[in-house]
Amino acid sequence: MRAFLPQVSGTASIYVCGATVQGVPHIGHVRSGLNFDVLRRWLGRTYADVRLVRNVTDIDDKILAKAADHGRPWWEWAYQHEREFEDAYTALGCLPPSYAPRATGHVSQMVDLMQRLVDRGHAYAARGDVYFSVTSFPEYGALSGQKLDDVHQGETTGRGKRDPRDFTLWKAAKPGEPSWPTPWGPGRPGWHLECSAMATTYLGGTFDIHGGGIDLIFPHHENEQAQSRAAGDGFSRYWMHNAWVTLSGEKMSKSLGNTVAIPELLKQVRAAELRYYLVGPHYRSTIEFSREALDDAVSAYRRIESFLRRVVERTGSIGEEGVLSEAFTASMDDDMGTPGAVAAIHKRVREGNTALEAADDLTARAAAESVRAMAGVLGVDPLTWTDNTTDGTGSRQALATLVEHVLEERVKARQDRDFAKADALRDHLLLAGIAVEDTPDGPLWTLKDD
RNA sequence: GGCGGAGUGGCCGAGUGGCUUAGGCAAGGGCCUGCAAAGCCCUGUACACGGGUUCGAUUCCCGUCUCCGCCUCCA
Repeated sequence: MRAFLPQVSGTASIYVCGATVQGVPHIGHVRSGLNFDVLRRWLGRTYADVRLVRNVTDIDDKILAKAADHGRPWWEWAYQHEREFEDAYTALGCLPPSYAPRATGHVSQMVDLMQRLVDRGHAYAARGDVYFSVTSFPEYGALSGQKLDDVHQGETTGRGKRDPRDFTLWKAAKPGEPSWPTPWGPGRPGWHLECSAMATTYLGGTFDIHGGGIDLIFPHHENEQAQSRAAGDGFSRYWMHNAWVTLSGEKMSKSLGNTVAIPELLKQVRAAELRYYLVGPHYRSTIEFSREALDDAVSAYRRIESFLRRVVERTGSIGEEGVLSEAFTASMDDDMGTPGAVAAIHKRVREGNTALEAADDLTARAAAESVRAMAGVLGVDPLTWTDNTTDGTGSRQALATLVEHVLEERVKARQDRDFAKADALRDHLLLAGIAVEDTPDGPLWTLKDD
């Protein structure tokens, strides 16, 4: 860990390994997207120009295999899942990346990169495949701490590999598979090559931060770095790797079949609540997914939400440009310490609630503005997410009219001290999933599960 | 075999050589409320185990145990 000093002052450039679009997005995928979305938001408060590139790997063995299994064209399969990933990221409040390049759109840049490597003696073609020669690059292994001699050698004996540890830049065309022409024959990109080509295309030969899941350190990131540096680029100056979401102690992954898909989960909790759950723990800590922990996060999020709603109800709408507390800033600047940042938000919530209790509206409003600003950095400002009571059109509006009518009746009943009737009305609303709270400023209602 | 991470109070989850046992959830007591909810105040139980360094260690060092990840596709 070391201080972040961007290459070009006032800017920050980030490349994140995105998804291989072969299936439905699960919590783990989305965690990575959220981590780097928070990073981008946070850096955006300091640097005027923050560029985030998150790629799409839209060609690989699994995509071809799965598409074939389903009798669908590979490009259609990839595109469908790309959309699903996009939808998941968007639903969870990820700002759109500056660029979301697809591997298949950058073959010419990959060919250029390979050509440079071949010219410099770091890569060679063999029967249509192109390999990177790891022994030609002394730095190889530096990023992951692997020693070349201790690395398990893959079973890919490689038809033309000079050294079994050499990795594939380009795969020769096989019958029935898509291919692109190159000076070494037709074929398709290897995984590592894509990322190097796309990162440097959009961010330049040297850029600031490269991110991805911790599993990518070796071999993926090691290989990316080796390719790019061997070709003469500076490549990434900092690396950030996020940890897992696990289920029953095991890494969540498609191959283990223990995934929790985002579309399913969003039927159970609101997107903002899921985001709060995933963004609260430190990005380098494993999250052991559990319903109980998620429910706790929902409660915690609602504490923030209800504070803000109370302030709005009492004093009118509040801005989102409040002051960030020192504790918040210090935590975020320390390796993106979101846990401390969340604690700082809750501290302000408590202060704000206390002020509200004392009818100190000015202090309460200032606290609320701070809370909005800080929560906004994490992308969990409840007031930027669709409000679940007041706004809306159509059925929502109709519901509001009905509920408010009942509440008026209940207010009358309470004034007449007819509490039996008042309670009956409240119970009736609760039955319909509408919770009512009495406050000094009148009743508030919420849809329990939205 | 090589590389890396983790074991904290009922639960989730931070962190630090002592002065602040983060924060949330849950529990108990109180205030408030017609009641409830929300909110506020107070309370308790921690740092896997065994050594060592130190005036003092949960935090540093050594060892042990357990769990997880990477080295093959993977966020």
